[in-house]
Amino acid sequence: MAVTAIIEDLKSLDTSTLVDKVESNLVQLLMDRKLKVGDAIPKEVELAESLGVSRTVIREALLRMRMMGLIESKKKKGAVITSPDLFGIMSKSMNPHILDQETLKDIFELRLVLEIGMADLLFHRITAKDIKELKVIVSNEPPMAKNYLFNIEHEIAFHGKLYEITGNDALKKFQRLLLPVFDYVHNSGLLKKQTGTQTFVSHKALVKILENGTPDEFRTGMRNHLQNHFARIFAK
Amino acid sequence: MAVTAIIEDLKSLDTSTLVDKVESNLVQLLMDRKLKVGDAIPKEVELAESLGVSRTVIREALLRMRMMGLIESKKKKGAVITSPDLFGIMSKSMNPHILDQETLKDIFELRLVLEIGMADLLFHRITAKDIKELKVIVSNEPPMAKNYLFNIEHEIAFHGKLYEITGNDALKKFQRLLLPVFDYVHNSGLLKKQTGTQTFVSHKALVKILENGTPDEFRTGMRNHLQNHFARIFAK
DNA sequence: AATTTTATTAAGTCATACATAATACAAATT
DNA sequence: AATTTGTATTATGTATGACTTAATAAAATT
Repeated sequence: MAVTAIIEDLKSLDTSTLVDKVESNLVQLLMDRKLKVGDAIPKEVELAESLGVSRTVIREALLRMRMMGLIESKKKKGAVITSPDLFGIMSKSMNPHILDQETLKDIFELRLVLEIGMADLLFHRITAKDIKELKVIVSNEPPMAKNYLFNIEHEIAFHGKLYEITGNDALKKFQRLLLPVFDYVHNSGLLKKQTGTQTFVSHKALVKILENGTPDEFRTGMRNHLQNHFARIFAK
Repeated sequence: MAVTAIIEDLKSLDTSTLVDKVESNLVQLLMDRKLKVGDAIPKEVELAESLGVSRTVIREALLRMRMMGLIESKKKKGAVITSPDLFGIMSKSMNPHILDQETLKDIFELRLVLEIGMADLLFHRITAKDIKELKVIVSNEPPMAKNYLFNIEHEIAFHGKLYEITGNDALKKFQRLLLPVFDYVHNSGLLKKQTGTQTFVSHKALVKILENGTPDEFRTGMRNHLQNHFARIFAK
């Protein structure tokens, strides 16, 4: 056996810490037992005994699971299974000041991708009431809304409403997460400054498409509406 | 003051635990000091002393930060700042067997949104080499690939390559996360069964669009390609 | 100079004790 | 009898000190 191979073997042996093992054991256990939301899990001391480790380790493993949203622990009551909130977890580290530039740019792009791609969901789920609300939103916008910076509130109101219409909760939460990062990137020096400030397809036009148009038209319209952002992304 | 108001006031007092405070203190500290990736943070005992809490609390706070990907701790060296991997965190709880049905469906939809919305990124970043690779991938596909189930590998190869072409790392990671869930939902009873198995726009056609077409054409094509999935979503 | 051994350091693990908060149940008040 | 109040219990939260382990640095050996 070659030396490198031996080294590889050793490396793959077990680099994981005790807590790692306990954690995956516990997760596995919950899944095996098909525990449902609300079900209680054994107490810390019981787990410590049955797994033969200290309560410290158990607590650390449980803490991780708590962070992942798998469990929720209350004094006296112990811990109960919960349904993890995927994006709630993410929100903890979704901090523009902490993320690196590449990720920040990626997230900027991600928003554009989502808003163009959500067309079909919008058309399938939009109601007359939604359209009415959208019209109210755009009617409150100042005319000639050329400068993004001065209209953040309107941007948020309009685009946020779109996410709401999709009826996709994960998407909504994702947006709320991405929003601050998007704004941060927009206002930071990470992207080239906008050259022109022409407006393209307006919010009003998008509403019109939603009312009378097709998903394809909406995608094209939204792509156009976001042109300034795309220009900044693709500027070299 | 009404009784209910008093109660509300009391509730908002401070339900956060000691670890919560220490955690936010630490995160704030890192941001204030503008620490960069690779910089070391004080040792556990030092932190415990300077904040006037036990090492237990410090460890728990640090553990959380480690889970969020903010720091990485090594024996002897202490902990160093790292750039958080947004989706790495999520992956822990991205388990189809644990997530609730609504979230699962939402994620199913999310994939469709992404793949339609990513058109512009694709067109801007695709290279001749990429197109060549895509052609290889589709040439390996069996003709008349009508049944999704028998062609998962090809689906993954093709669509995975698309994500790669976007050059958006966050998007790529997100996809890798969503993929198992998507498959799970597809094969589960969560959605109505497909009625027809007609194929619409094929992989081959999509490649052609990527080579000679426009983003708009690609979006329309991809929407059509995913028609079977959409049909299942919208089936009542 | 290069390698091996040793010492040191900081995180990982353990055990124990006490604090705190939520619950259940008994007791007291009306 | 019904509701409130007090009390005991219980499980998590916090604190402390000791020990283990692994990575690094320093010293010793070749």
